[in-house]
Amino acid sequence: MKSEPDAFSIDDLASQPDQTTHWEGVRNYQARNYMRDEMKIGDGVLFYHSNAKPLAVAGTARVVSESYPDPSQFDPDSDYFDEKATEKNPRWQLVDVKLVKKFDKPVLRDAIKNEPELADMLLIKKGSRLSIQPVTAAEWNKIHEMAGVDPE
DNA sequence: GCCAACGTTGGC
DNA sequence: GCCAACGTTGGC
Repeated sequence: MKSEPDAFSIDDLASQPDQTTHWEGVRNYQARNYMRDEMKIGDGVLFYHSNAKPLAVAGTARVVSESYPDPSQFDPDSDYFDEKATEKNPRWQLVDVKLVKKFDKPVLRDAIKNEPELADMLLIKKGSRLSIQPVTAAEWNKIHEMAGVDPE
């Protein structure tokens, strides 16, 4: 899951109550579908800092809820308000995410690009802007190895 | 700041 | 249903 640290960083996640947040504001159907259809409680999450210095996987988190409607779509004062969404017919779903570990040494995008085993990782594919992307078990393990952290 | 890639909108 | 125009993302 990508986040711009100016908007919401891994440190922000760490400072949330119970180190848990609602992953609000996703307004892309494909990304929504991953949360709605693919993410299950207990799934691991790589927390990636986009539009940042450095660009890096900053740590890991875990999915701790089923998907449910993103409340911000109903809030006229929210940047994420969607006038076409109704309580009966919500458009946008989210999951709750809880911090697992902030990496002592973030895994830099540059390092990922230089790692042959991660050549197929969606994150570094050209034009891959999706804010929520699937990660394979091999990629998950490799990122942990590069971070010097045992995968859970 | 630039711009390529991608997604969405809306007229037809 | 097509597609041009526009807006956004996000690395560089």
